[in-house]
Amino acid sequence: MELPRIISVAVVEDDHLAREAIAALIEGTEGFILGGAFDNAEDALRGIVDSEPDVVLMDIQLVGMDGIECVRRLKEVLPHTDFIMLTVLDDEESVFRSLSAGATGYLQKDASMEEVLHAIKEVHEGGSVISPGIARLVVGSFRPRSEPGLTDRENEVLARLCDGENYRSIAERLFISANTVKAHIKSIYAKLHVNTRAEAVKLAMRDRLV
Amino acid sequence: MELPRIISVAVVEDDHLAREAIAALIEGTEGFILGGAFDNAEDALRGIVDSEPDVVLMDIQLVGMDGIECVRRLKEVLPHTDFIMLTVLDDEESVFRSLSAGATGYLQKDASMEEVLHAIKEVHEGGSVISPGIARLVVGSFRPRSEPGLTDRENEVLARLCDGENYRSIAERLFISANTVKAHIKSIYAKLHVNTRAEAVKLAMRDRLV
DNA sequence: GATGAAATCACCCATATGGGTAATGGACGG
DNA sequence: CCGTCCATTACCCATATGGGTGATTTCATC
Repeated sequence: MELPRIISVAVVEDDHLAREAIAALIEGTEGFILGGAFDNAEDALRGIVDSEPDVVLMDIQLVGMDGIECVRRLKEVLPHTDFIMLTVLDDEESVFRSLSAGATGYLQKDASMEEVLHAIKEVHEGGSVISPGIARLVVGSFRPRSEPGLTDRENEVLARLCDGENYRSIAERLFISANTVKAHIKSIYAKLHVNTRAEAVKLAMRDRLV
Repeated sequence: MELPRIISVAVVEDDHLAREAIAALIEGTEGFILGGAFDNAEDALRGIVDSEPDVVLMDIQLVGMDGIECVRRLKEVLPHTDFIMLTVLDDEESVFRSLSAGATGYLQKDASMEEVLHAIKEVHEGGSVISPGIARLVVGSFRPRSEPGLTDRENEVLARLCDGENYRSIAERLFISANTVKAHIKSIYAKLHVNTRAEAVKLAMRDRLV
């Protein structure tokens, strides 16, 4: 069951000392092999496509192309390679852009060597590892935003609106007249401070009202 | 800096053995105190509101109200209490509903005692801990779905559509005629297989096309 | 040099939408 | 008992929208 396969790991990090430290860690640990070390995204793009490592540790702040864009491009050609961001950045922007780009792990730079190695293993086994502080941002994005105080009926109508149904269709489904549907929609618009369906749907999706 | 404050932990778990094991773990570990143990959501609702523990370990599968709904209700009255789901369920539905309900941690039942204690600490310090397999689902939800092959121009128009702009407004912003905007929108609808703005916006938001 | 995709624009037409205004009955709380 | 909120319905009207059809230009690729 447990095949202790050797994991090939590449590292992209512009700081010389940090890069060497990680490289040494990888090389000095059984079960891991260094699949490349780069100090900029451009070189990494070329080198990593060739070496096809299992896992890539990627810094975000690089001179030239940043690590996130680098992940985005590499993930396109190497969909089976896993990327772990290893960075000091902990703002929502960096985190969400990284995950959208295809990162499956996100570690803060203060992670211990053990944590880094553990993360590599987990990610390679199909898991995902995110530093607790970062994970809080991620789970927070799942919480519904402030309730706009829609009534039950209005929520029903809003849900139908998001499915692209028109007055008549909604009316039939809820067994009320199209005029009533219209009245509810007007009320919804007022509460959401919008005046078109598109905006209402956007808000509903963004704030997970449906 | 480091005040080793005692963390009060409650546990909601219908399995007798599991509940007692966790309770014993909490009581037997320095720095933790048991703030209640319940075998169903209804009792937990009453008991936890009174005892106001720092962290709650919550099972999902309970007889009667499930753990997710229990978290949703408790989080309303105890917004500062942290909830960690501790469950065998690993489907997307359970995970996303839990996070929406207000859980900040999600551990699979096979987590070790050390992992549970560590998760409690991290969550209590403002972090979030998610089992790697579960986290993969979560980060996966940030990846854009299959590209519908929209052209650059079409993506620009789609973005404006999501902001609730009409033909004229989009036309002015992109320095083209309203008729052209209309043509682009028709093309977008065809590619997304929709025929209203609401549906287009819904898809764009869901699949993170914008 | 042909072919095709993209972007641009125009016109017609039926229907949908958003905004304004007004009214009625039920439920609930003070 | 009164006020308020909610759900319900109706009507008018200007504009927006979606669907159909057709055309031109540019540009890259074969």
